[in-house]
Amino acid sequence: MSASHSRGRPPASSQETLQDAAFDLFIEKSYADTSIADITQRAGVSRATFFNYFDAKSDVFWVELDRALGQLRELLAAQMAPGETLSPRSGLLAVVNALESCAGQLQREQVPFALTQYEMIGSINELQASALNRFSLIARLITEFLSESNLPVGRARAAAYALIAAAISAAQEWASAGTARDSLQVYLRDSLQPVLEGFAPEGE
Amino acid sequence: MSASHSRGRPPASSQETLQDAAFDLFIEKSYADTSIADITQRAGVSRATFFNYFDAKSDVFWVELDRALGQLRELLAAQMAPGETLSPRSGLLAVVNALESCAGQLQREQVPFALTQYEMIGSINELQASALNRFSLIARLITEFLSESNLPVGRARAAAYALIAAAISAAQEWASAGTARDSLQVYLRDSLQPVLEGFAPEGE
DNA sequence: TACATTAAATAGACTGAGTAAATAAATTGC
DNA sequence: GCAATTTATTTACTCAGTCTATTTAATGTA
Repeated sequence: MSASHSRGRPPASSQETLQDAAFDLFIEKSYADTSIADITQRAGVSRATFFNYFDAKSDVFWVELDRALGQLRELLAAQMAPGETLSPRSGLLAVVNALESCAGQLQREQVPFALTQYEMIGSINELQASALNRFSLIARLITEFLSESNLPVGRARAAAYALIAAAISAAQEWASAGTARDSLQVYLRDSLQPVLEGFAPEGE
Repeated sequence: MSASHSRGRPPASSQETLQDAAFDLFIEKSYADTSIADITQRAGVSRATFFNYFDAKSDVFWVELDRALGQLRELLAAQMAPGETLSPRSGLLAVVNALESCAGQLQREQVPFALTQYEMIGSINELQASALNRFSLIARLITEFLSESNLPVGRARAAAYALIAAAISAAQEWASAGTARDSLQVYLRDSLQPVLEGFAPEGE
């Protein structure tokens, strides 16, 4: 991930640099009043460079989530590699574990900007859309996995949405709990457990 | 709804006219290759007129859904008008009934373009975002209603997402069932019932 | 018939996101 | 020094969406 440019011109920027510049400006002005040109100017590169690091303006919000999503994908793929099929309950369990494990990545870092600023995200259409797009990706991923764990696809989809909804509300509670907060994993566990039991009760 | 222009210049277009022109073009070319200017030219009006009828290009997909959403809002508002509070189960029941009632509107008309073309919507980011935005509106509406029916807000949100997910998959099945299909309400009932029982079992 | 009012259409200019292609700059390996 | 490679820059472009000012087509009234 980091030893990839032994050869060409060294990068003059990075996702993190641009993200920092963007967040500063979003707070100084607002998301809507900050253009991509503003961001790259603050970061000391040209406008076009922005698109070397992000596909869209709204993507600066989702660096951490996208990383977690990639990890989730890997975790789930690893679980179903060998061709053996899981029972519905163990499939659900695997998803819950994978979600909690991804959340573990966040526990030591600071709370992502997206979480502390979720009012901003809730109110700006374009941002909300970019968030929802991600959740829909996650939903598709989980639905597919559960459906290969022998849940009917409709039930798999419902369970996926329910899990995501539970995870979102857990993350919101976590973020608003302030400095004295437990780790996100604790919130997640409390929040995912009922969904697990709802969709695949223990004695099944 | 129709006796509103006894006074000024009569409308030269309508949501339906523009929608028809747009859908024709989306099929001839594609969504991405069809500009708003193309649509209005086909409809015989100027580009600016488009924005008298829609806020965004993607909104042409959601005329029926937006109508249903408005109706759902009214139904739910009517249910909780009198200040009396509902039990969780009766709140869930009210939502299920409201959803089924809104679906009843669609049963005689043709299947909305959005449903027959859901592959197009799944694959184009902007469209998916506009769809998800609507579902998130619906989710907020239902969450609020359930939460006033004495469900804890986290549980209310999860239930709302689960209901919507169930409704979406029912609508997809309905659309793909072809000409010999039952009414959407039948699909919906089968699909919503388990969610209802999952989140508020009969003997509670 | 003239005139005020009103609703809608039109024209045109503008901002800013995102795309694309061609070129320049900075590095490594040979 | 030269080729290859990676990234940045420049420039031009399309199109969505906003805004404002103007015009058109109707109605009601005197």
